[in-house]
Amino acid sequence: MHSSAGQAGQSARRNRVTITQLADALGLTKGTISRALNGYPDISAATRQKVRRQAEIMGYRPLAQAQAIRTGRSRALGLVLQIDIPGAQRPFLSDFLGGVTRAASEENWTLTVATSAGGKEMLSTLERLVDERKADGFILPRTYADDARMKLLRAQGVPFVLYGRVSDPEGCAWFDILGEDAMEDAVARLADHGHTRIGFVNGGLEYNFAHLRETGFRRGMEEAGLKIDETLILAGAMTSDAGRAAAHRLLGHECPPTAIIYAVDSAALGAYEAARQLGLIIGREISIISYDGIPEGAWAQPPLTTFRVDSRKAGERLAALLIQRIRGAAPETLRETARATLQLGASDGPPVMSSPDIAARVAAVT
Amino acid sequence: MHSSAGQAGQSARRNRVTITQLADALGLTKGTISRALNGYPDISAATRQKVRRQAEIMGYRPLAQAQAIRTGRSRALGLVLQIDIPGAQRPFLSDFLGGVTRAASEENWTLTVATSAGGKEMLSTLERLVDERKADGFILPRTYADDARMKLLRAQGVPFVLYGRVSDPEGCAWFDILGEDAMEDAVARLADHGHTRIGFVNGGLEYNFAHLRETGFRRGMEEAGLKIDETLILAGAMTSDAGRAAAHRLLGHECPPTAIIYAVDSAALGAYEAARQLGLIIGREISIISYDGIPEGAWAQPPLTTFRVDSRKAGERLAALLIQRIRGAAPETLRETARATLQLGASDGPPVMSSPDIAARVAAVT
DNA sequence: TTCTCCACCGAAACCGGTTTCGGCAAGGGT
DNA sequence: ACCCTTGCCGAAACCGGTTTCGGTGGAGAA
Repeated sequence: MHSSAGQAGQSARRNRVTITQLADALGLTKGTISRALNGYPDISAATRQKVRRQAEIMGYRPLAQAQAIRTGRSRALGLVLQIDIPGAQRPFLSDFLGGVTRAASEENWTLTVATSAGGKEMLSTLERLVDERKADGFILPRTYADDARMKLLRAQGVPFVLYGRVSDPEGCAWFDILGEDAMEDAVARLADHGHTRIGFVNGGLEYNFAHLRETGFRRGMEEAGLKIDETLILAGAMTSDAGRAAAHRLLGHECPPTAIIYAVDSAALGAYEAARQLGLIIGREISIISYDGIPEGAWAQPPLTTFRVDSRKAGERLAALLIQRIRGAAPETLRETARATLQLGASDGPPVMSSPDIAARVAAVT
Repeated sequence: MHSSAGQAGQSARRNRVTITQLADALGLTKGTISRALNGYPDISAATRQKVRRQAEIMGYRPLAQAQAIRTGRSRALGLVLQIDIPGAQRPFLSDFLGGVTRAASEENWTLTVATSAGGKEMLSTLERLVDERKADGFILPRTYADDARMKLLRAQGVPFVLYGRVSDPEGCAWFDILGEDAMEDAVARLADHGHTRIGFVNGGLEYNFAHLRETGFRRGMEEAGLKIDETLILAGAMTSDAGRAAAHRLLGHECPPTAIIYAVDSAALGAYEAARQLGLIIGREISIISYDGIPEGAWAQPPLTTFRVDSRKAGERLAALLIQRIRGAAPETLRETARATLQLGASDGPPVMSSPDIAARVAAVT
């Protein structure tokens, strides 16, 4: 406690310039400095200028922790990651974190990260962070329909923003990618290719995004003037295995689709295995379009046509929104969406086989 | 500043119990409470007990930020991620973070994350975190041979631990996976299969781990009594593309290897493409063993035999080590290693083609 | 010229802790 | 019986800021 770590603290402390030093240099009191820098109205413009300039020169940066014990705010964003859910957010986490921290450090904020495996642990973690004021607000990814974290934060009056929309928008700020538009565009693209029987493999219905994407799919079918066959709509596929099973089920249909839209890339990759087993060439004999833009999709054979999500931008926007929220902006004014961008692969194209052709091929193999 | 966010602060403040409240409840002064809880010798055992019990009852937790302005330490670990380097750490980041935060929160510490794209930005980010005391110490992943971050932290006297070993161990604590042992085991396994000509595709030599893995490869070859052909040793393959190119070069050799060991999974996946192009069946006609354990390897065809790294455990150990380091333990006593575990796939097996056979096949295709 | 009001800044309390200093009472030695 | 430790705790300063409260000086009004 008094050994090398103590020395570390001292040497790091050496070059910090405190508000008192600034005040002495200007011949003012630290109270005046504080008010000048924080925009109080009882400081003259001239003094304010002088203080700002000198602060710049001396490189003064207020110690967030010291401010926090009085103001309750430490300029730190909180992010609670659920690490138990299947791979969904894994590949993007790095980009996402990059975006969050970039936007945060632009305003001299930092990011505090916590993780949790279960619902219970998640809540106690959150409570501890709130209680110890380790974060002034939180970014919540992957919100459920009825989210316990939201309830807790609401009850405590702690600001938060969601990555993803939610059914009950009361007092919520969010950023989200318009997955429904992507699904709609996917249908339109396939319809342009000449497909008329299109299957849809959705993600887990416990997530809100799945409902949105299904809505988009249905809207796209309607706009293309195509009939929706409910037996060609499956759900719950978040992994490669589940995606493969879904593909087998759709292709084993008595009147199989000539194209399948997946709501989740990792599930779509399962269709590659299924197609291989059935001897169908993806991109020609069966078309696949998906959503996420995971890197594995790009070097699958053939490359997966998918709607890419810009996770970095999502992180940046969420951080910016949360900072505004913490500063007092009304949540209703802090709702943003962005579109996913189509990343062309070679997994879709005009159908070279009809639905009966495919059925015959599948029957021949099995 | 005075609106809804202010209310949030107040309502969160409501239920916090401060050291003064604890002191009043016990009829002691807050100075005594502080000394009792922090193990000062001038507090009687009886009083210490009473204080501890009452603190437990009232749920008192000291506010790290308030402690920090006097002690300089805020019970926060720092992690600076480089997000510009090619995918290497992406898939594991989630697990790694999970490990770090779990170990940290066990001691009531938290994790502050920063990212940086370039070397310059990295250093200024680090400097800011140190200056603002946002972290008491740092975890540094992916250390280079001559690391600028290490120099900065050393100069400032800030504790840190490395994920990975380093050539100049002076004053360094670390955790690392024994990649060299894995490479050695890989050679032994292939030799047991009956392979005699084994190629090695290393990662970028700017990373220290690459040198270690090459050492392991050479040691394995020696122990198996196999001759090392320097022309079968390549380096610099961190990506799928580079791995594919390396495979083409090795298989285009006048006397090609019957097995290739990769130091990095993502590079090894490139060998799959190369083998496909050359018409070689992986696992029979050419054997591949690699290192990392990325999820994509598991559902490649055939599944990749690889040495899996437990990133979660790495995170846990690093956090624990860093906390000890910050508390004053000597860095020399804080050095741990662990072994990678073999994850069986189907990408390796006894050779069914001889080296000349492979050469002929390759010649036929090209 | 004198009174009043307001703009502007100093002084001091405060936030939640840590740490130093000093004093009081009990215990030990002679 | 007296003095000197020693153990133990209270009092107060301190850390780096924020915020409240007063007080002073100059401008404008009477």
